[in-house]
Amino acid sequence: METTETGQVDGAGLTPAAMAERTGVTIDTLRYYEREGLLDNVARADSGHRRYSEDDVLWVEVLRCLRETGMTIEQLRYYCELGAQGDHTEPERLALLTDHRAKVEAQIAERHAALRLIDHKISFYQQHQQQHQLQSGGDQ
Amino acid sequence: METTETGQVDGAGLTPAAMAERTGVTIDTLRYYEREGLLDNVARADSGHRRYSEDDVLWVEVLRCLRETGMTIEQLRYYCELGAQGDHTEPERLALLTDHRAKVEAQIAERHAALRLIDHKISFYQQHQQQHQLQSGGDQ
DNA sequence: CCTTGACCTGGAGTGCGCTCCAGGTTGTTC
DNA sequence: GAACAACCTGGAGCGCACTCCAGGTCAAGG
Repeated sequence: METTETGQVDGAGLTPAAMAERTGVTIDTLRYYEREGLLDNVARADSGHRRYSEDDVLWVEVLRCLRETGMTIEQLRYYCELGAQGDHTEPERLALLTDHRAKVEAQIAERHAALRLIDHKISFYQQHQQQHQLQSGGDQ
Repeated sequence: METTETGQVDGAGLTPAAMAERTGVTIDTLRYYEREGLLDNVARADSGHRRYSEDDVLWVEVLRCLRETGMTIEQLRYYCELGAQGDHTEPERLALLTDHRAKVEAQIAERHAALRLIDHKISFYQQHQQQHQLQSGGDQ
């Protein structure tokens, strides 16, 4: 069997290593997500080794994005369960996302506030530094 | 001795409970920060009970802001140690803050990207919902 | 056939940032 | 002076999200 440099095997999917590289999520974490029900129906080669599809890549990118913005594993699992239950859960999934969206907006606001505070402190230090330079002869 | 509703005792400072309320940081966490060297020289009443000053309030607000934007306890401790070492560490503290500032900017960018992705999924669900309404007779 | 390396599983371990607890002291109130 | 709440200390415990490990399988290369 042939394995290309991109980790694609007979066009059947990405090897775990390739998947990790593509998504920036470690192999261990990918397995962990699968165990936790965040990543279902991952294909397998005859050997039993995982073969990730392009859809898996997209989905893991969604997971990463939601995780990085503070959604917990438990919430993600719930979201996945809803998806598995069929189309009739779409309103609830929409609500979940809308809710999370608000949280991300709040995080952005919080971080803007943090920037203001940090900038305040930074300019304080910068002023001090200038004064030092003046005192020690800034004319050289 | 008299303790006002605001937790101020003879103008000597805030009680732990009042401090917790003011800053939104629990009493346990305040003590934890103190143990970790993030909060030094907290005044004490004769009884041995802590009495937080207004400066403490301001400092804890800085701590909270930096923690919420992902600075670790260890980094904060280092920042505090620099402060304790005197004015000559100001350039390093400035560098630390500048560094953290960049991280916060990156977090904001990351979250804007997350918003785009979330909005994408949200509008997908909204379209589905509309289609459902049309099918089930949206004319009533 | 043997080695090598990527992968498999179930389960244990880790690091962080709190959070809680036991046992004791203080000080106000009735 | 008894009860009660708020506080003290040192240290243990917890929840989360990974991360690592032992012991085994599989497939390619020499």
